[in-house]
Amino acid sequence: MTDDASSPRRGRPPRGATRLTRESIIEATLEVVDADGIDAVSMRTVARTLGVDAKSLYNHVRGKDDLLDAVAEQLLGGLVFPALTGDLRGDLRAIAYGFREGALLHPAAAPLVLTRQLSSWEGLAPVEAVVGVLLRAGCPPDEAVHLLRTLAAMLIGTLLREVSAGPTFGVDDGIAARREALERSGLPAIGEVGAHLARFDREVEFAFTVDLAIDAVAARLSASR
Amino acid sequence: MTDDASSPRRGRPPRGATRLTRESIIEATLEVVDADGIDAVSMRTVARTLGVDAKSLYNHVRGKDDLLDAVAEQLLGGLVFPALTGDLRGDLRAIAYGFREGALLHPAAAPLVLTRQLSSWEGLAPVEAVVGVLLRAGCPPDEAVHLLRTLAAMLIGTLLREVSAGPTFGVDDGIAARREALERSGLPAIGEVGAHLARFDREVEFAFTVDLAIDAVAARLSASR
DNA sequence: ACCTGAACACCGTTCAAGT
DNA sequence: ACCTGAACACCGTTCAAGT
Repeated sequence: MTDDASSPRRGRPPRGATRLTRESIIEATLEVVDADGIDAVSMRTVARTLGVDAKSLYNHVRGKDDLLDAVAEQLLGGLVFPALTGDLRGDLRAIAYGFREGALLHPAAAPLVLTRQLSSWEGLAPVEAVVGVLLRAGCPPDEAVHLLRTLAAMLIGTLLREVSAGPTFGVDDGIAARREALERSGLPAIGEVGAHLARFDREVEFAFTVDLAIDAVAARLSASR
Repeated sequence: MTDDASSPRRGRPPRGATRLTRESIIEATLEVVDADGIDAVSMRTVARTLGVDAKSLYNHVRGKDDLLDAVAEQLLGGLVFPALTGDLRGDLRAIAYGFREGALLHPAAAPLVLTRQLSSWEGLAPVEAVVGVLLRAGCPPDEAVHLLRTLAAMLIGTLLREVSAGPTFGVDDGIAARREALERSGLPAIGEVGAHLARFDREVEFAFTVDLAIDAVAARLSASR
């Protein structure tokens, strides 16, 4: 009941793929993440989807940590930012939405992009885009860096919640129940807003946060001018 | 060369502590996190610091995930928010700094508080505080919830970076080297701000982000009134 | 009620072979 | 140059005992 003698399990990968490669390993890791989440990633599961022994991966990757960094870098590198128009608000909005779109391409993998600190070149592209827009709008360099960091924190915080928000997305029944629980909490302010706290629309929340952030940046720039 | 016969390793915990308890387990977990980081937490390491077998923990905790949730909840429960004065800006600032202070009490454990979504009662206290301030300032309920979520995202994003920022804190040599690398990156905007991008002062960055956020909230409230 | 021995199905990683 | 067998020191968790 074990492998048939004609099974192609020895010596060569059974997947039609050409050869074991850093790229193919990253791709396989992304497959595992998409299918079963980040926690399901192990050297063994990744190797299994490639039809290879786990130890073979070490010929192309320094270890599991390096592999996860590589996945994050690849996703970051895939981000596309639209051409800038010179309009501060429009350009910042385009960058934010471009970042979100890229991060949500593989929602389960998003925490990798959002929380790993990569010392690589890839991470600089979004930074360059944002700082470029701010400088062109007349922002002094030190304030541009502060604004960049605040914008990044907002974007990361918002997207992290978006990809890991578990409940609040169930059936309408869940919303009603959640609302009731909140209103029964005994906390007065929460009771007053329970109806709104029980719902969560990803697009609406993202739009609100981006609008607020851009308003804040614009206000700062016109103040410092 | 194994345990001496008089070793108190059998039957009773060698630590002076009274008894194995959910609280003592949480405390021991926090010890492990503080000493060696979140990744060092395992049922075995936690049990070891208590002088107990790992399997004993299952009498008080549903599993590792439940244990980490419990740690996050305990830290959340320990947050102290100053009495509210009725001044929107002052009160929001006090809540933000109270949250930060609590989160940084155990910096290595902060990601637990910031990223785990707890369905527990503990998480509602900060929510109640923020929403209460907003409502008292005349904010309509739906906008109060949106503002709450945006503020939370900013706070979480900022604190997450603060606790996981690895480099940029080394010797001054590191700053100079980093600055040169950034200016050599070939990206024009980054080149212009490299000197500022190479430095990172936690207090200054936090203050900047909180100020910006509060300005933005105040602007929204006066607009919607 | 609480603790442990034995056991299971996993991990990441190294190193000396093999081709 | 690249892959694997054997091996090591780990994991989380269950369950049937023991007190």
